[in-house]
Amino acid sequence: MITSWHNRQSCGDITEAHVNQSITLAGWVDTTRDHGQLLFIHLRDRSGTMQIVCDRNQNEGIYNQSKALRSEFVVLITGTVHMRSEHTINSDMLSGTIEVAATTITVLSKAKTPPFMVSEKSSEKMDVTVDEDTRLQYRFLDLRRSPMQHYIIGRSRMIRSLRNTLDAAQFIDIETPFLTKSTPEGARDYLVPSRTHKKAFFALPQSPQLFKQLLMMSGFERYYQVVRCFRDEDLRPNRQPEFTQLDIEASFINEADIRNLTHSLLAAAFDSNGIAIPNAFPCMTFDDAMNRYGSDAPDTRFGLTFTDLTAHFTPCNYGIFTTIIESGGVIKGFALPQLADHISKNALQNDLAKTVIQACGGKGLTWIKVRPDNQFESNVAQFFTTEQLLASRDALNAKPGDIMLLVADTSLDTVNTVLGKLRLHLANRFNLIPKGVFSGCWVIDFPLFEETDAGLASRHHPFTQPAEAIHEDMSPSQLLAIKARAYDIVINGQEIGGGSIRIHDPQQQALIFKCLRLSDADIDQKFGFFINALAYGTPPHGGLALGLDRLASIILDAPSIRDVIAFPKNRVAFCPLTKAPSTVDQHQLNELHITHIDDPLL
RNA sequence: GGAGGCGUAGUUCAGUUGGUCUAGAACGCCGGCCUGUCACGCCGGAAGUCGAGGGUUCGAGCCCCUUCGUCUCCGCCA
Repeated sequence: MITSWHNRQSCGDITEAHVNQSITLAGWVDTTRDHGQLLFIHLRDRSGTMQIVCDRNQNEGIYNQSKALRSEFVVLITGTVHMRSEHTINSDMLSGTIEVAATTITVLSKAKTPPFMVSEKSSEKMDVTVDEDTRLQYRFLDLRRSPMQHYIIGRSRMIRSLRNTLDAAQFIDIETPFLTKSTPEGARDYLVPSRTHKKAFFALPQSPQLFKQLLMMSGFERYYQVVRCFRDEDLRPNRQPEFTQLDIEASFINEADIRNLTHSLLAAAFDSNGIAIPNAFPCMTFDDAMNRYGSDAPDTRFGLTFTDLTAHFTPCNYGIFTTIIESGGVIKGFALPQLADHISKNALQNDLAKTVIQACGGKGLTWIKVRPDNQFESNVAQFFTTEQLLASRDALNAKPGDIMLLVADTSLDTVNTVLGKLRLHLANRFNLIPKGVFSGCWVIDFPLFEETDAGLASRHHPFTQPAEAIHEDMSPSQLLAIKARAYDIVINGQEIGGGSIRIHDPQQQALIFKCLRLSDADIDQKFGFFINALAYGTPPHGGLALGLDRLASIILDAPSIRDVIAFPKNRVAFCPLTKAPSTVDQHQLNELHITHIDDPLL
């Protein structure tokens, strides 16, 4: 048996320049087409596909051998490269002008019939998508498909470009522990029981936050790591329980330095897959993002930004507005351009104003169609004066054919978030989001704290430096008004990274913990090692982490972040391939001093 | 944790008011024929615990209950 593949060439490298040469190819049988006396094979490897011809008149033995080939067999083929005759050229194939007349075929591996077709002709041309759980169960076959190879290889290229950029800027790649200490803030930890320390647990890191700050204290000045992070929370289409971050920290820097570095990284990442991005992304304050887009991750690929109309309706004859204004509420809205003739009164009244707005978290929606000649059409137009309608129209910059959509509520936050969800809903529904566009922005001036059921909490994390002075005796509402030296980078409405300038002064750090109502005992138990380290000479420092799964899915235009992860978990954080997580042997539990509680009520 | 959708052949799906359903189609698979295909074509064939369990009924793929799996949205995600 001939198994000499050391001189093999790749399908994608064979061109018309190889005509009349004898070559050796190795790969998977993509398809075969048997014409009786003539059989075609599409041979696929990582680089592409090549048509192999087995002609009974030329080589009867090869033809007979080829009849036994089946999809996904692994074969070694030698043959001679030929030009195809003019009428047999396949313009859909990169190698469509040439083909290889086989002289030997060696089957290196047979294959069972796959549960779904690996060949490209399956999914793309037949418009059939296989259930994702089946794809994940047979991920090794799914990854053989050319779109998936494109995603995984593109991700590799992207990460290499990021590493090259950081290496060139003297950043040092340092690994940090996966088995580490559970920190109570933030997401739920994945826990790992310790065998050697009874009743004690490691936690998998939600991010290497404290370690990268410790590395700054150690004097490495510039650190990076492509690192897996773990959060035990419910999944979303763009969320995985384990995900990859480009984690960065540097000393003696400020926000502008971080933004410049990040931008050069993003430029390199997009460029690695052939996309040019603008020279810089604009900054938007958190307040602006909420007031104009209703989200802290504004999708800036399209307009529909909000304007406050409260003043225009003070006073008015519309009871709902009057009540809301009198209790200190606001009325805001935006103009939906040129859809007045495409959305019926019925759709506005029953679908948008009832169903959709409720799904967005709102109580109601006021719609006013703008007609030519200063005419307005609405179920509530009669409550407003012409002056009010004209002023609203001008404030929203609405044109004839537009629909003005207004939301009123006693809470500004509610109005903003409801409008924000409505904005995204309408943009998706009416295809208002341009394709192939990458629009990014920095969101800055975040609040340092936020209010939760359990009281005040850090919005970013408790190591974030306040942008202004904090005093111990400040009230919660005063503290909520304090801004943080934190920043997020948002692309196409997805938060793909964020970071902050950190606290390097132990006193300030202690003050933050105090504001968060952490007891000294709590602080010592949870962060004692870190507080201790802060006191030994900490340089001013800050950093950022980029979500590489999201970034790759944006750059590669993948339908889901799961498509740019080789072996992702499904929606319920289960791996259909390995069947993880799974139960373990009793003796393993015994070693770990773990007992199951069967009764869920216990 | 809450709400909703889906579960029928290897895959993607159809299956009407509960009664020719002895459950179909397409692709795939198996066999046969075919010398220029590339979604090859033609002929034939195999392939199903209708997710599971229970109930209603003379009769259940279809209705009801339970349960499992999965997807979507919300909560959650410093």
